[in-house]
Amino acid sequence: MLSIGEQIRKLREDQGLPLRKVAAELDIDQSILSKIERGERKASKEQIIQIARIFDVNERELLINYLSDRVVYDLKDEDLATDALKVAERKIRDMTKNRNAK
Amino acid sequence: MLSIGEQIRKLREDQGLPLRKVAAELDIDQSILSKIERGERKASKEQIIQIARIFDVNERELLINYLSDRVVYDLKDEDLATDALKVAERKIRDMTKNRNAK
DNA sequence: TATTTTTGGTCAAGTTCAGTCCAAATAATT
DNA sequence: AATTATTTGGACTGAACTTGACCAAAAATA
Repeated sequence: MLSIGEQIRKLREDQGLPLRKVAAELDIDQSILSKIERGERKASKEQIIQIARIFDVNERELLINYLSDRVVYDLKDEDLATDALKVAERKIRDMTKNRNAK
Repeated sequence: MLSIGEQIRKLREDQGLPLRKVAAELDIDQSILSKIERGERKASKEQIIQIARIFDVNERELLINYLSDRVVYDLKDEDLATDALKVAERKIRDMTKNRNAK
């Protein structure tokens, strides 16, 4: 299971493209993309969507990897992470269930 | 299932304490505590721990509610939230498993 | 009505974050 | 080996967000 940064790097290298080219398409500096790939910076949701387009991969899957990475980042130092995630799942389930009723 | 803010408010009202008193113990302004209880501001982890102490409730449970609320807040507008949470769980599981090996 | 409690808004200081720019380091090519 | 292309690291900037104090208005209570 690759992190979102690793996945982006793999996509780019599989196409043999330099940072420069992809960064240009994203309209950001190449050093930023380098940092995103190495997990030193976070991408924006819009950038993830663009990346899915550029490499013609499933946007949904890329977004799931992206969002889950953010959650993991937020909880990575908490020993209660697993419990918190389970409760969060339940809360989200309840939320979407009552989305209209609310 | 109460949000962390609702839970704090319930604890405080069950003791019949005004915001003023509890806020003083937390060393913050009463209006801040009011906002925390209504979900308009976020508490810090340290404040949650103090609150557990003040009301003599299980710190672990309060923290889980607190952390899960934060996760929910981050994902509340995403339709992929549920999928992202499942993947996040797997990532966390893998992380803690390989905590030494990494 | 007077007092206490709660809420809402504004402001300032501190922090975080995305990004640029450029130089150094590394890798690839000739 | 020398040159060229690519990648990385760091300093800096400006914008956005966060945390809190403070105070006045509103609501609840006595």
